[in-house]
Amino acid sequence: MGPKVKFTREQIIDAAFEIAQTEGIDGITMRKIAEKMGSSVAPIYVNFKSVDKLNEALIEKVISISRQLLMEENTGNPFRDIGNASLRFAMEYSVIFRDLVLKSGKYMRDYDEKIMPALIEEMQKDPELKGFTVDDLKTILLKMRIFQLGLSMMAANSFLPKEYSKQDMRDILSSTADDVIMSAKRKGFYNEEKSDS
Amino acid sequence: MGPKVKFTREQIIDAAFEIAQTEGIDGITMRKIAEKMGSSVAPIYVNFKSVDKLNEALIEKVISISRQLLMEENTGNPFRDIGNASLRFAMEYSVIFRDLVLKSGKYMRDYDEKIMPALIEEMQKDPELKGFTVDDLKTILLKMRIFQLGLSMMAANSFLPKEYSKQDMRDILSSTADDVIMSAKRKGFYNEEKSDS
DNA sequence: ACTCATATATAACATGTGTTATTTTACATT
DNA sequence: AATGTAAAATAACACATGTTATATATGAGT
Repeated sequence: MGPKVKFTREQIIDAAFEIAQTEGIDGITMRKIAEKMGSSVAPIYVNFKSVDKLNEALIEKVISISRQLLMEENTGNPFRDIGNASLRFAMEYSVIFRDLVLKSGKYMRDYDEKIMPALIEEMQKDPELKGFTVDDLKTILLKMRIFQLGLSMMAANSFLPKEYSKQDMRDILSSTADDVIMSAKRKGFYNEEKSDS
Repeated sequence: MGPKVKFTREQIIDAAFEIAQTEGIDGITMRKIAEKMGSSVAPIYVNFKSVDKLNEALIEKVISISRQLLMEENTGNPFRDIGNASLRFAMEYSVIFRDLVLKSGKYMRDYDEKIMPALIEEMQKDPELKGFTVDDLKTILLKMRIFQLGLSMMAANSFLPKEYSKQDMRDILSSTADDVIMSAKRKGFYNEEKSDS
């Protein structure tokens, strides 16, 4: 064998992640990664065939972080947890979040489509959402995913009012969830009344 | 004087706009613009001191287009019109919209802060929004701006369900506006009842 | 101690970019 | 028609980047 490995695949991804966090995904270059590690570019090319492959690996890491945040957010109310976890991710890794929405659109789309059915199932177990049809739940979920993305983008781009705190964001997310669910319930009640008469 | 001007400032901006529409704002280069016009880079530097100045001019054009779309959307309900105009812009110029939200965050922030008071004033005239306090209106407007941004980002990145049409987008925007306003009214009524008792 | 596989370093190449210096061209003024 | 001004073309420079070819260093197995 040869000499000891001084720069592992993980270290490289971590260095790339740090750069992406401050300068955006486009800010990543082979030389910057090398500089951050105190190496040359050679170890990077041993671990990754090209900068594109490296970016793929980076996105996998980001996805895994977001999944971990979701695990940590378990308050017993799965529907709300997803929104809060996504929001937390957007706030803590704002630069990467922005780029992720843009660059890896295809990846996120697939990811979304995969977890949608599981989400609907979780929602069906939720006492707060008792009595809704699956179509109702789909509409509610879509509305909340839209709102959550908008809120995250605003947070990531500092579009929100200056004095807006993290708690304010959680509050407005929760409040809008209330609005959507409450309105859906009222519409449901109206429909029941109509079908009863 | 010298020879006739063959490439005007406007033509340059238009060429840059076309490139931005297909390749994003980062896809703009001096040479690409020149190629698209069938010229060299020289005329560009006559009109713009640097690529940054050119980008500023491009953003001005984008803003003016978005303003024009807002003019066209006049249905007599100003609160709804803004959302629909923004949505239409996001759909028709999706690539540029995405980049605009990211790149010119500061510009948009200023723009937003400028029109906010005018928007609140318009909302106060809206019969649908009778009886709300200014704080209520601010919350409603913020919620709708968040939802509108989320919906626009989803549209621009094709995150929405495949079969989703433009009309579906307008509908869900309108429906969520209903939700938010209806909930705010109910909260208001509860408060009035409480203060009456 | 020697050898050799291999991790790392160094340096170069190719390409794309903004920018500028220089040259060429067109046309209004004289 | 001659001339000078300004527009446009050309070409070069400086720099950053991905990638690769070559050189060096290190440590395990003999």
